[in-house]
Amino acid sequence: MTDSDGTYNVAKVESQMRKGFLEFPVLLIIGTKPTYAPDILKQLKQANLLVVEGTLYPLLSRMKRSELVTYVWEESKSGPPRKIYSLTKAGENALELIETAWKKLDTSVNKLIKQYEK
Amino acid sequence: MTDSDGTYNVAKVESQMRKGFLEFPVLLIIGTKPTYAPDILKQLKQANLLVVEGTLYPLLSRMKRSELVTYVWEESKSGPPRKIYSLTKAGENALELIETAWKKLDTSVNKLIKQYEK
DNA sequence: ATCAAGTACCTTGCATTACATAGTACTTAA
DNA sequence: TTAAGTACTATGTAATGCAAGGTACTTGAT
Repeated sequence: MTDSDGTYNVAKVESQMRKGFLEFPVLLIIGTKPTYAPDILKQLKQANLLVVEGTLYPLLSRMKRSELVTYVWEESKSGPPRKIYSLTKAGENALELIETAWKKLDTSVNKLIKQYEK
Repeated sequence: MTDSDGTYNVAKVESQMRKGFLEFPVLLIIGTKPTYAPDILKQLKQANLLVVEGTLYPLLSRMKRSELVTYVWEESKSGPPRKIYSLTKAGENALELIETAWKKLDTSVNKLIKQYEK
């Protein structure tokens, strides 16, 4: 969702909204409370968004690379250390934009549904 | 959204919902009233879903191939003939499934948004 | 000590999708 | 007959979701 220079491209947000949509709920989850991959998977599952490791880890890497999120290592008592992800300032801004795009999309689609049901 | 044998794969619906999302509004538009590509583009634009020819035509071809839609040729008074698309029975069934998946997704995402905003 | 099981993170290759771009073909009007 | 408008099609690229397989750390049972 970012250009090669790292800037956030607003025009791409709506395009992506119709394609890779997953970034949005992941940003929401991380934004609500910093956490690590397996917990994000759990929360997505609770939200009926079934995602697998092979999808989430590359997504987190991409978001780290484009500086929407960052992480700190945290020791665990039941296994290897964890990467605790949190939103950057840029991530918060991006989330605002995506949320706006989502609401617009939501309204538009629900309008089309009503038309269809008539 | 269909398997190689042409059957509709329910499991894939939710996956696609997070990826190629566009099929849904296009099915809604065609389902509301049979029409042709340039008009579909107009309706999508009115619904704030900016799509270009290069996206829509291949999508229509895919949906024709998987028998969600069909078309009849219709003469035009202002140019070449038009392919008027309409839903098949399978298309109507698929649309029901997709609509259900959409409503579920809609609810889930809006719940995540509320969590984030707290 | 050693080994199995659980946990956490990462990588590769594939199918699918959206898009930009360019092209073909029909119709009408200058 | 030529140009402009309309409608449909084809090709190549980047991005995404996913299956599958792999590495590495920790704990607990043998």
